[in-house]
Amino acid sequence: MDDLDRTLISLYAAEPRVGVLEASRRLGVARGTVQARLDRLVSSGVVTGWGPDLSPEALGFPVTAFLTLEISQSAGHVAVADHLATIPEVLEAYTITGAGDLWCRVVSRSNADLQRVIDQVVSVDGVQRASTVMALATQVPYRVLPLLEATD
Amino acid sequence: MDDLDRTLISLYAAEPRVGVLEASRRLGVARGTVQARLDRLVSSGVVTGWGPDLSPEALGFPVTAFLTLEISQSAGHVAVADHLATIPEVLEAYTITGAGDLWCRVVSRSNADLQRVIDQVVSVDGVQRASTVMALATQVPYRVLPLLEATD
DNA sequence: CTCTCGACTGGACAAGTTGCTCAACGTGTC
DNA sequence: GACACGTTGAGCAACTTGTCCAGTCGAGAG
Repeated sequence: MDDLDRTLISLYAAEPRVGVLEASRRLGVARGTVQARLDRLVSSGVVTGWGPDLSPEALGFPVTAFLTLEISQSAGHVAVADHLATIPEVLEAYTITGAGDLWCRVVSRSNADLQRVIDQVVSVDGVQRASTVMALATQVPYRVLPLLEATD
Repeated sequence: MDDLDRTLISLYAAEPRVGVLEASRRLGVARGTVQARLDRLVSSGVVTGWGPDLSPEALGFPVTAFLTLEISQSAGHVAVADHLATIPEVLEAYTITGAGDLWCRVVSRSNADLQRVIDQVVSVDGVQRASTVMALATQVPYRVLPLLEATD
């Protein structure tokens, strides 16, 4: 990761659909260099994809909630997570330290619909209890770019 | 959102760098149709961007933690969030219901480095207390695609 | 029933871009 | 000095993009 890599990523973050040739013009380097850097960023795992970013809100799921689950000792975390993965409204899940055992982000169509989603999560084998916290407003939307500046 | 939109998004999610012409061939529709659908998906807000997805891990920030903050009544949530936004390691933040007032996701270079990040967060004016939960392992990586199937 | 509208098709065109290859040039390492 | 490595700038055929247009089709309005 040098300055060129950082500038390149920033450029693509700002204008994702620029081509390699256009990027090389903007950065003042040869086209082959941009191509090589891009390839390297992808194969080194820094850039994991170029997929379209979807808005759950625009898809009709405006409610976000965070669930902290307690898992019964007999059930494996992985087995529970595999079941959670089959629920579309579960957007991500992590095992965690502290009071709970598993943390997950869910979305729903409405406050009322959230009940249905929570019921689905709680009905997963091994889930003993769920404590729910609702997200009210987004203060800092998900971002990674500032980390670039902190990279050396 | 009809079947064509869903298929189109799935295609781009699977192979983000396919061109419009190639996409139209795969879906068996005219090029103009793909172009029009894509434009509509973007302007309707379903697709919010095409940016490169960066891995905090690969950038040197392998540790993820979730902080629940209590904010003093005199401080506005928004003012606190504005300060949080200046800390690169704060990847997202929401106001929430329940015991805490603000929830945020942070990353750090190591367990030891997490202390530095937490100190930075707690030193923000108005933050009274932070309770920290560390993410141990990713069970379900962030995803939105399954929601597509649940869309009608 | 007929008209109109919007969405889709398939074709065309010039201009631009991609993937690929090549020889040549610095720079830092052994 | 010799070597590897990343970079440069150039060239080429094949392909894609943006932008037109005329024609088709189905749904809803009158």
